[in-house]
Amino acid sequence: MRVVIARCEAAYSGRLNAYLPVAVRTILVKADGSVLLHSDGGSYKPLNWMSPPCTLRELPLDDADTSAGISARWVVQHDKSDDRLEITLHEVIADTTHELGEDPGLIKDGVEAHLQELLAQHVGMLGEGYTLVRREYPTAIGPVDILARDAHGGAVAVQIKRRGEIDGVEQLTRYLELLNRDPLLSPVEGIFAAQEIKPQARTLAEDRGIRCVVLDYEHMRGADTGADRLF
Amino acid sequence: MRVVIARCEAAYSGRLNAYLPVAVRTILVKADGSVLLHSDGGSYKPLNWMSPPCTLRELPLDDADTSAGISARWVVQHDKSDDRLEITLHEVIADTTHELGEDPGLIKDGVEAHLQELLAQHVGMLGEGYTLVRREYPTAIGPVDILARDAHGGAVAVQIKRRGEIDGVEQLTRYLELLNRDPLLSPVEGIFAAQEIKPQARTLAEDRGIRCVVLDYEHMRGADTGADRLF
DNA sequence: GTGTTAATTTCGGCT
DNA sequence: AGCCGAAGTTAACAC
Repeated sequence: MRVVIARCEAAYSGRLNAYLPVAVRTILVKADGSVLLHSDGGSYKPLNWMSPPCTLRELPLDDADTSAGISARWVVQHDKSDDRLEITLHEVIADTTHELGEDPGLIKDGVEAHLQELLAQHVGMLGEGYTLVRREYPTAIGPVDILARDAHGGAVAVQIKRRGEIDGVEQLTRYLELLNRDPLLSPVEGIFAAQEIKPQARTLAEDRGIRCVVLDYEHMRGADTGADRLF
Repeated sequence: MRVVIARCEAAYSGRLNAYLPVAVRTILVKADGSVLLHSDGGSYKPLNWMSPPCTLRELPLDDADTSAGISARWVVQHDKSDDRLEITLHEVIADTTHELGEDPGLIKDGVEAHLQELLAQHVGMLGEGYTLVRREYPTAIGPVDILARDAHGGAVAVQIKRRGEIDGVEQLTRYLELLNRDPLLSPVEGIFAAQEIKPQARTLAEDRGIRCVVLDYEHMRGADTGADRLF
């Protein structure tokens, strides 16, 4: 990882055109050639960047450049597209390189996959006598998170979200439309289950006869066997 | 901006729990207190981070820490939630700080707003005799990108996307359903316009009687007056 | 490889 | 301040 602090400007062209006026910024050049330009604020997103696979090339400076006080010109070209990032370094304040090595990567707990796993284990939370048919039940347009049967044997399709928004309701609606064409399943009840359900999503769901269930992750986790916890 | 190269581990708890085993990483501490842990690969997204507003606190080390060779413990606590990032520094390889100052920020060109502006100017590209009613035509569930009239005075609702995918078709479908309830407008033709339309989106759109139009940004830009170019 | 969905999404615009 | 939609989204996973 090369870390450069420099007064610089940058121009990106590719999926759009974007320009970054002169200012002092932190530039990270990763081992894979990718480049990140960070300001001293904002969030984790860089002001501008080039994703791998890409190649950094340093351009030769002409007389006009040197008399303008430009210390370097970089062109970072994406290897598989026309995306290109041009960085003009006006003043290099620091320039250091360190060997970082491979990273073991992040271990996560509490994402949608876990919600699905836990709800599949405790499908009774959706209603008395509910039983699991299967997770990731396949349809022509993709898998439904959970297919279950209610106490009377009626089919139930469950869409799980961490945060329930309108597109999740649309997604479930498409699945229900398809599943209801299957005479072996129809009629299929729809359940929209999430840790948090936005009012607009709830309104749309209930308007379409879809039941909304708010999931309590900590409670569900407490109810499980504790055998398959990550850490 | 403080840049630390260190062998470290980290644990995040908040919207989920995540753990990062010991490795050498680049740590950026921004002026607003936010923290980014970057590995020497991947993309612009850090392995782990804390977004502003947040506060970095350095914990005192006990005897066990020092004998384990730990050189520092950081706790980055979000100011408005329970989100917390704990970083254990095992070995600090470099630690430098530079003043960056305010950043003028990025200037963009070629996003959806520009497509909408250009298409509104050249609504005839959609069909012979088409005229603009207005951009951002309001409905109960949000504004339609463009409302126009065809040569015979029939209403036309246009949804614009940079990349046309299935959710854009869903969005337009919702608008059409609403607009068609208005006797002054009904029947309303739907047009899905994008620089690129994914096959699945095209299939869904055409199945619903929505016409697909592929936009050529450079061509549209060439056809405009050239007066309102950004750079 | 293509397509679909999730994300500690972030970011901007508007109400 | 909250809600909604876009993003150079990126990343993981299934087919």
